[in-house]
Amino acid sequence: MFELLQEYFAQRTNIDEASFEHICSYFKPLKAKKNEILQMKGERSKYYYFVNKGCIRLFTVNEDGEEATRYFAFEGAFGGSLPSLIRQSPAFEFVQAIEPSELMAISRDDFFHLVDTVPAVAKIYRLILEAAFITAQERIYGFQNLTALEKLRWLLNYQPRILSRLSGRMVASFLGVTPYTLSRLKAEL
Amino acid sequence: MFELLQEYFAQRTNIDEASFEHICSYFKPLKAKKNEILQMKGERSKYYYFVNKGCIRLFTVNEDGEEATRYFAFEGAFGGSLPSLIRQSPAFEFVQAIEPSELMAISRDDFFHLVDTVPAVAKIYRLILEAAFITAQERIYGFQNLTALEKLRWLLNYQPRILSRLSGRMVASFLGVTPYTLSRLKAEL
DNA sequence: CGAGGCCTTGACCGCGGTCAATGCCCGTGG
DNA sequence: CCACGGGCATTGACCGCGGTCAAGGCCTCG
Repeated sequence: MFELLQEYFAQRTNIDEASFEHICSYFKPLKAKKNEILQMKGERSKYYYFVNKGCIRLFTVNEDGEEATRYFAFEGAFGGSLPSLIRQSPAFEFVQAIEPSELMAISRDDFFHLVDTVPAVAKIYRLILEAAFITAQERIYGFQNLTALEKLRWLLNYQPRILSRLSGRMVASFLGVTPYTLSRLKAEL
Repeated sequence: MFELLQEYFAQRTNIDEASFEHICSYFKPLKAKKNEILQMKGERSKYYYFVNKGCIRLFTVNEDGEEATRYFAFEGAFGGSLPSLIRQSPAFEFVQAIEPSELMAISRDDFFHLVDTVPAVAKIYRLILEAAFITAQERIYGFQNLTALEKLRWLLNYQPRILSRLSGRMVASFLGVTPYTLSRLKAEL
């Protein structure tokens, strides 16, 4: 149950057994069906999720109904609407399971309580923020002034798993191109 | 000299006088000319900057010589290549003063030393990371699937100061459009 | 006063979006 | 077990947004 989470902490901190079990007591297991929405846009985000199995994505929908995906969390990663969790403001994005998934949920308040009281969690949170920021920053540079083909090549270099594992629709909404264009480009790779 | 920095800390923490003076002792004043490069792409970033006067920007240059700007820091804000500072890796971006500027520089090692030893700085660092991440995330969503005109309107809402204060070239490289297109769009606002 | 940078505007064109048609895969129910 | 239907990938035809290139005017600074 907690193996992946333990690995996650072990690789990033030197946490003792007791602290880790204390942390685990705050997480609740949760199964999500394919396409199940865990968090609506506009709602205040209540939970942060750790993925044991499957995949969740963060995306928004604009007024024309187009989806824009920002992030996929696979096994062994945290996922959730961090901006909403941080600011306790209405989320600007949806959280959705895009495969049948097994998740561990921790409430917003419990998470930040742990951040404030358990040094190992404070460190994890700092690492999460640093990595999230760096990823976002790479993506801004990676997409600015790039053609659709160049973005596809970028994805092939930086996050090939997204290409190989997920549907074209998902990839397209991540790259910011239409599925039509993506299909053509994959042909000429 | 340290008024703006003091304000910065006072608004975000309840720091005592002694700690603040301790912090100040690590910052060195620095004047930068217009267009002066403070940090080259490819170099390991050594300093984090606080802007007392003027403006600095973070940008990269792709193989075709096109500039893509990610961030502008005005008076009262920190600026620097955070990813390089965090990872101690070669920077993927330039840091440049785009106005005659007065800066306070703190070395990478001193900064993280303060983060690890002074709780108020640890808190500031966490706030900086949270804000940087949220800004980056808003920008990803703000730009994905938007036309050039919509991006310009977005800038007008979220960061009007960039539009009013900086040259068209700077705005264009921030929005990821050509100065030509920007000029046309401003006409039809 | 001259030079260089920047903004603007016009003409042209190519990338990628839109729409429609087709085929494939797979889950569901008769 | 097969028939049907819905979702997704692919492909073709069309076109509009925004990039490119060239020219002209203005402002700043040496």
